[in-house]
Amino acid sequence: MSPQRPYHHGDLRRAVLSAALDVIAAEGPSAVSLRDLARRAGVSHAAPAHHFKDRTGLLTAIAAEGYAMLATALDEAKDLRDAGVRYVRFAREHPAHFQVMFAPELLRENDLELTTARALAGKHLRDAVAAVPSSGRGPDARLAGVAAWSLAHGFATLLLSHNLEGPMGDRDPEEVFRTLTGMLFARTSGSD
Amino acid sequence: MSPQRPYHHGDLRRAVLSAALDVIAAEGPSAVSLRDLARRAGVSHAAPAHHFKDRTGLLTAIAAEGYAMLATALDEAKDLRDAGVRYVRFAREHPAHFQVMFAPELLRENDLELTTARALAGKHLRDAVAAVPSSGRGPDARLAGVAAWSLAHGFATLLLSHNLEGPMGDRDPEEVFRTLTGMLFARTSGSD
DNA sequence: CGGGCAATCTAGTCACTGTCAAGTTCCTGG
DNA sequence: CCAGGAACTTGACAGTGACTAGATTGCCCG
Repeated sequence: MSPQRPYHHGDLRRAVLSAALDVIAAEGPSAVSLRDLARRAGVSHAAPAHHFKDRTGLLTAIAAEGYAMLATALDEAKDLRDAGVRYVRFAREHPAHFQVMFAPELLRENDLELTTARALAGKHLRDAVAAVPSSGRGPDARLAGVAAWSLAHGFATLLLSHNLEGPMGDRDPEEVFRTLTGMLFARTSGSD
Repeated sequence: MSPQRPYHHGDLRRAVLSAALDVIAAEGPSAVSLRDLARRAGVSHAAPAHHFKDRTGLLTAIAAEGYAMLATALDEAKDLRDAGVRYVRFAREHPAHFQVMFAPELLRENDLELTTARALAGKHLRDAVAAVPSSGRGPDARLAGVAAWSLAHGFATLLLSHNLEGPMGDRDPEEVFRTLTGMLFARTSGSD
């Protein structure tokens, strides 16, 4: 099929995105080159620019997509612990998205699609925090959210940068994280 | 003096490092260019390569320096909480180092200076965890370390990526972090 | 059925980058 | 005083992102 490569690629946008995700997961965001992605997709060197305008535009699109996926994942969480587990799982299953999402200097921060997706993900995260009975709306509600987010985010980040392979051995990361939340939040639920 | 720029710069290595740190703090590691650093230092475009060989070599040197500084900071910590506070403080005071330290794809991982500095920092971190009375050496000692590290690292990372400015307002980050550790570790010290 | 139009892609250019190889200047040790 | 090496310069090459003008294609509307 594809006689001898038709003039129109078909779905170049998706192809470039997916190739970019591969490269980022393997060698980090700084290794993505529009020309290289074009080569992989079998199109001319400037074709990707028509879909993303910029290198920054491409990365911004990836980040926005990531926040959208994270938002739906968090939306289905039963409680705060489940949200944390889903956060970590998301980072493991979509490492490329995760990396780009938290590299603000690579993104066009005023991009509409990005900001709305991020806001939605943030809302679902706050909802999960608010759903914890005790910390419903104390003055520390925000701080509890920061604590939970820090724990999950730090764990996910250290995981992706291969810093937990020593201490964790070959245990399942999700299980380890679940244990961690148990250790930390066990008795804090009814603190005051 | 310095007639009209002597042939030898004097301390080009330090000058390039410091310029690189400025750029990284302002625009991230992907914005550093050896040629730009050379221009800032007022030397020819290839001079920096003599001290660092590579772009990767430069970043590796920065990471190693960062781990060394972090190691001394952690070494002076009184207890685990203090170590966490120092970890966060280090990230705030040396954001450029911190970013590069945890971007493995930008570094020469087999560099001797880097690996030894990192090992030393890791040792001091484990020491701080082991110094907690209860979790001296239970089977969960490692997990406690992972929990503490995740919390501090996540907090520091979110701080540097400007994700905590909303929830924290203009409170002092170190104070907030101290509160967090109080919330989480308050009653876990004598768990079993 | 077919003209035209917009989306898509090609091809060429420019300024910039990292890296290499070969020179030049300076300092130091013998 | 003068070899030799370290610090730096100069020049060149391939690869990059961004931009432009132009070619090709599919498709809508008459």
